[in-house]
Amino acid sequence: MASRYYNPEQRSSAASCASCPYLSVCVSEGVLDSDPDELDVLVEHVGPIHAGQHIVRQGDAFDSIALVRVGTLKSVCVDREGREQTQSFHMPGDVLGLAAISEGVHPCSVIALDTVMLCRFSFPRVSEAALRMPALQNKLFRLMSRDIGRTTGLTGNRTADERLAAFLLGMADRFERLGYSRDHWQLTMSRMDIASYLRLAPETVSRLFRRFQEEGLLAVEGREVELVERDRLEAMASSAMAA
Amino acid sequence: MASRYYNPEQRSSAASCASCPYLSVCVSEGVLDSDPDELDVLVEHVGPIHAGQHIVRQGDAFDSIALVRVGTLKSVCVDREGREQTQSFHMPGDVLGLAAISEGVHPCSVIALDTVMLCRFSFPRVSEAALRMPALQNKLFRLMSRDIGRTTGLTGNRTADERLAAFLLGMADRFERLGYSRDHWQLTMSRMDIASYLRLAPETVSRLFRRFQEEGLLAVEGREVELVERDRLEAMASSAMAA
DNA sequence: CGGAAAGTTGAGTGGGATCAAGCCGCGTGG
DNA sequence: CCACGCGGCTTGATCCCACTCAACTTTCCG
Repeated sequence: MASRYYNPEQRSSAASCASCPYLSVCVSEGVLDSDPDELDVLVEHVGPIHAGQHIVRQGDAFDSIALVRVGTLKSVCVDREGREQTQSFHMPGDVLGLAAISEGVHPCSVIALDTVMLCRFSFPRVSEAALRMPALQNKLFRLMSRDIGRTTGLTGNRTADERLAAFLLGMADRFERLGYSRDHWQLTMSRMDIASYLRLAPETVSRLFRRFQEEGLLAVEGREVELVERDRLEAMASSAMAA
Repeated sequence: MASRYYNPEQRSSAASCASCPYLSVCVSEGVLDSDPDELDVLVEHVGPIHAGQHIVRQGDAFDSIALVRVGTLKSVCVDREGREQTQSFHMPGDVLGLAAISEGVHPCSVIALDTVMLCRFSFPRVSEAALRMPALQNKLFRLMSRDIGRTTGLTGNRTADERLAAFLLGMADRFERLGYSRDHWQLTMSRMDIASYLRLAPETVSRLFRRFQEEGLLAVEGREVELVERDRLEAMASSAMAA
């Protein structure tokens, strides 16, 4: 189809030679102004973790947060009846585990969707460091605040069309922000994951992809997606939200 | 019906003679150990605010968070098409505005449902104080973390029955935690608010209340609700969530 | 090559939305 | 005082979107 789009296979080979992990979060915020070495002792590099492996399991005791360096993940909760429910998808730059702080227990399992590299930070140490580094405290506040309201995929969208359109546009934004092609990329999650996230039946998601393609909105082939008529998708998705 | 249940009318008269507002948040956490006077300069008492009045409007610049002392409120977002969507309900002890930190702009309007008293805290000052008061920082982290995942009323519940049952049980828990009767209280929000929150049509909510009553689960009369068969409601609501 | 999981497609159904009408409580003004 | 209007709430009739069930194809991995 096109040239440089997000592709898990290609990308994961480049993962190993990446630069220092917490830079992307902290440098831009000026955190390192205060003491560059201070964060070094906090960070623990984790990975590579392969598709399907758990980072945390629902109910695990909370002790650390983690920054996604490369790869994508999903958060999954199971309710009492054992039904699985995808809560969110995570991409490089996202921070995992913030929802676990209040209870001290992880409310969701987090599972890698492709090959993943993380930086883990002991939370007690990070919060202690934040007392001395106002910019870090501020960063944490903003990260947590951002996650409020982001949790589910149907903030205001009601119909299946609206939800899928909003989901695709959210993915597009995230890829663009990461420096990849905005309108042409590869999904890392299965149709079932998407369905679970959007609270639709897998069959419905499948039908929607076909119909969007028939209507000229998308070009889809397996997990490869190209947004053809972005504006019409935006018109469908009423609310701003995303993945 | 019964004796001491949450009743907006009675309660609001007692509001004026209440004790110092931030104590409920801070004392129990040991924050005041460090310096009791420090928080005094931060807090600004607001209210009484009457039903229907706005605390903040969607799009307002963010500068402060607020602790609900008395009364109940709702957060409402409007999407591009102008459809209103109730995001959450707030009760005494809840903290408002945390979702606005990341963008610096309030994503929702907050509207009083009955007579409300607040304590407002300048956020720049609070976060600055948090640098010197570890317990306060911790409290803020936990408050924000708690709001992640709490945002919408259908975390895992799918059918209308499940959602309403979960909503009612959530309300029950909150009333109980505030020291009111757990199973007998007065709703402060309209049927339309509930419908919007649960993403159901108002007609559906109305029918559900009637059916729950017919089945002996509830006793409803206007906004007065009594949970008759709590266990059966719990069996209906699969996921833990609430209001 | 074979088995399993993921994905697609079709047919039928039902839950909740929509449309429409009427009721009730309340404030307003004549 | 009653008439009126309005908004919240209820109830009924109908419709349609998305779920379910079922069969089949494709892909993935051994």
